[in-house]
Amino acid sequence: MADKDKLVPRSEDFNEWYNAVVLKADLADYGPVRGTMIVKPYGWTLWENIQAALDKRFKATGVQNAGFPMFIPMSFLQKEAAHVEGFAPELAVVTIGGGQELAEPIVVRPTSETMIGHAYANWIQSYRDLPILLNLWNSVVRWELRTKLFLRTLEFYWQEGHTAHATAAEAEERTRLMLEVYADFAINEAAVPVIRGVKSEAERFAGANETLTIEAMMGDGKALQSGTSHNLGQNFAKAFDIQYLDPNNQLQYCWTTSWGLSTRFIGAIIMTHGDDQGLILPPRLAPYQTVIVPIYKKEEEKTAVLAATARIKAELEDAGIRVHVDDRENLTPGYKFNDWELRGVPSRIEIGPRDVEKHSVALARRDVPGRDGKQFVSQDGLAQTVTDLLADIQQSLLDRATQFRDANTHDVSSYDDFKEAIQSGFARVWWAGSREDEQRVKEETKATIRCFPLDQPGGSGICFYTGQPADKIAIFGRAY
RNA sequence: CGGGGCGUAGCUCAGUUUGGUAGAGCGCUCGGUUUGGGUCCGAGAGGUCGUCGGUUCAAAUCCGGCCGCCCCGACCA
Repeated sequence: MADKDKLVPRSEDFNEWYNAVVLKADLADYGPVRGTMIVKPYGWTLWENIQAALDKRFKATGVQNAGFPMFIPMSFLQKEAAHVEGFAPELAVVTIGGGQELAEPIVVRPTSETMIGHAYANWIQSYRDLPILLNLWNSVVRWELRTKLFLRTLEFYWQEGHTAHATAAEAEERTRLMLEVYADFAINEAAVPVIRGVKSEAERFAGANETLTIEAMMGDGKALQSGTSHNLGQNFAKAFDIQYLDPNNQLQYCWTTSWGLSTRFIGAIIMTHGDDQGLILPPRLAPYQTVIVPIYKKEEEKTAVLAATARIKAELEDAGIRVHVDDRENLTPGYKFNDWELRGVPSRIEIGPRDVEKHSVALARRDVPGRDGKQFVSQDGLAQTVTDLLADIQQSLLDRATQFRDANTHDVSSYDDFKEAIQSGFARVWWAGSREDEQRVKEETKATIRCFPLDQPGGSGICFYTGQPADKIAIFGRAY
């Protein structure tokens, strides 16, 4: 193997490794406009599997999908003060349409709260119209200064849920429920362990009363906000006049929520599970759960091997396993092994003449790279063997990532220990600081409050930064 | 927008110092060979050297303007 064919090892240069993996694993490519991304079929299939897992969960809570325009009147953005302030710097604005200067500039949606607010104001008259539970699968545009494939691009794909409720309690319940949906998805589908928490004032969504987040730790110890759920209170209801008559014939403002998870999550999967060999995809989301590499020399071997391959492929597919046969003629098996390991396929089946003879296959697991992860198993009951293996890999990935996160999360009480902790991971601390204090910590250490975990230990302690009595724990980290 | 680096074949880059017919490896096409951890041999296709202008008999190479990309900061799902 020539060195130049190799991937930059993750352990050597995490940043370079990430860029190379995205491109070489065939997930995505750069678009022609700076900061834009082309999602290739392999990456899009992964996204489709993410969509399916989320969509099923959304609908189970009563949510329906809808489509909303990507063009928003500029005036809508300006109706909610905090919202416009938050998004103004990163808006893409259309000023010409059909060759004519437009009377009012049109904004390409950076998110749809305002458009939703406009529609809900029209749709809602009575408490009988509530709640409204909608979700949009779309893309949004934010003119970011510094971009990175999947993690931050000018345009990205996501879902944005928008609900309207009669009471504050209901909106709060929905905000928490959707956070729980995200956490369940992340942990059980993507094998990405996440911390559920509340964002600090500084990190809160522009226009929200409260932003909930799931935070994950990447393989380099940095944090990635992987999904968010906002309680918007009555801010947008008041800005857009979303009102209803309650049973007592009193006019009331609605309480709204919004929640989103984007293709950024693909970045989370890459950076949580990947290794020096490349990508490792969680079996439940992987486009291909197993790839079959047929091996043969002579023509009669080829016939027998391909016959066995076709039979095994059919058996696995019948068992609901997503199978791909790599029958490319011009490449050696060794090349294919490396190729599929780079692309993160969770398991691999090799079928050669010896296997045909012994009614066996070589079965490799991606989470244990190289020959070590390979075993010879019988073709009898292979679908079950593979199903069990995939479940085992799914669990192992979650266990490994959880252990890594916990091993790199440190309870600290002094600023010196804090600075040390955030070099390699998260610092868990008592916090009583102000927004300005958080800003100073950021300037001094590059670490920010990722969240105040919902799961608080209780009791009280001394703030590591201000020395004041504190009643809550915060997770600090350097973030993407 | 500040600091740094770079634009030469699909990709990674050499060639620029000292101006003189456009190069290598990988990839791609064709033929053969090989195939249980990145086969080997041969033949071939492929480039207005980012762009505009200047100097010169002659510019990838020297000079100037512009454009673009990457990395580091400020901003962010």
